[in-house]
Amino acid sequence: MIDHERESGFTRGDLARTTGCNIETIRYYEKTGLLPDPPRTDAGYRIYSAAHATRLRFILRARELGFSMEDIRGLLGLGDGTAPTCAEVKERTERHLADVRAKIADLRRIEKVLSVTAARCSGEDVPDCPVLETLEGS
Amino acid sequence: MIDHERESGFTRGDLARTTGCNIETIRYYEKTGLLPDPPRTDAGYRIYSAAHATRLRFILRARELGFSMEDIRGLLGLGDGTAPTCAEVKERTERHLADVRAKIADLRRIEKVLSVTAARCSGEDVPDCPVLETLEGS
DNA sequence: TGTAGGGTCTGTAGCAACTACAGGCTCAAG
DNA sequence: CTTGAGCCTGTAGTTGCTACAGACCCTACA
Repeated sequence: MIDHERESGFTRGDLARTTGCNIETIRYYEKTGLLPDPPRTDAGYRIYSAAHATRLRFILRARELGFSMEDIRGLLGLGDGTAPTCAEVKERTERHLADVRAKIADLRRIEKVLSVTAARCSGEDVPDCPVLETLEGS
Repeated sequence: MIDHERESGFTRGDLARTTGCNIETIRYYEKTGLLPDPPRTDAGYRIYSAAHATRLRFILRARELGFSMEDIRGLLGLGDGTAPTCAEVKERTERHLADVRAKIADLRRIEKVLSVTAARCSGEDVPDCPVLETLEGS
């Protein structure tokens, strides 16, 4: 609360710059509970510490790997307040990995259809378009 | 408008059942312009024809292939009201294909990190969890 | 001391692409 | 004539942000 405190921490803008996170996203993570409410200056400015930066980087990295916010909540032990066991973390990771693999399989199927179809297309202004035909037929 | 008309078409529920589309989604596609506003009975019930079913199947198929609604609008010629040229369709398809390939590449990168990390994890309740370490380090 | 400019604060609305109600009609069968 | 299913509308929720508006604050420079 004392003004002095601010000097030992950084502002939301600082945190955004050092982590590469959008400044509004930080507020969003706070609102949804991923980031703890930071202390404030007398004027109401947020004061972040190195611990907040570490936590935010963890979240951003997990998001990069495609974990949902719900997953991250679990990884951070925010569900029941206790740190998750290694088994729980592994469980969650493997479930997510299975999701990722399923998505890859989906996309590969899609890629095949699209590439075959696009290749059949001359690109000329002929009446029969193989792409549209593919979409019309099941 | 006359009641007789209804017998030659089908209801929204019918259309949903025959296409496998969620009934609310049909209304959504109508609102966003992908499906044309159908005629109505005196009581206000929508009356769909085979043409609507064809159009809806086209949309659903395109969505299955990951085209955005914006793309589909283009494929259907809903932007300027004229049917798109084959070249335009090909253009759009290839752009989408590039997106799909980029997504696959992303997911493969993610898959690698996750599988390596999960494999390093014993699943036992030891203090150091490789998953969490991966997320903490950059 | 005044002011200009940046930064930060809040709440709220928007994006995609749906999905799920609530509350009220309508329709067909028994 | 009633019952239950189906349809109608508008609106709110979902995920993970992002982008305002309008107000406040803080620093630097004249």
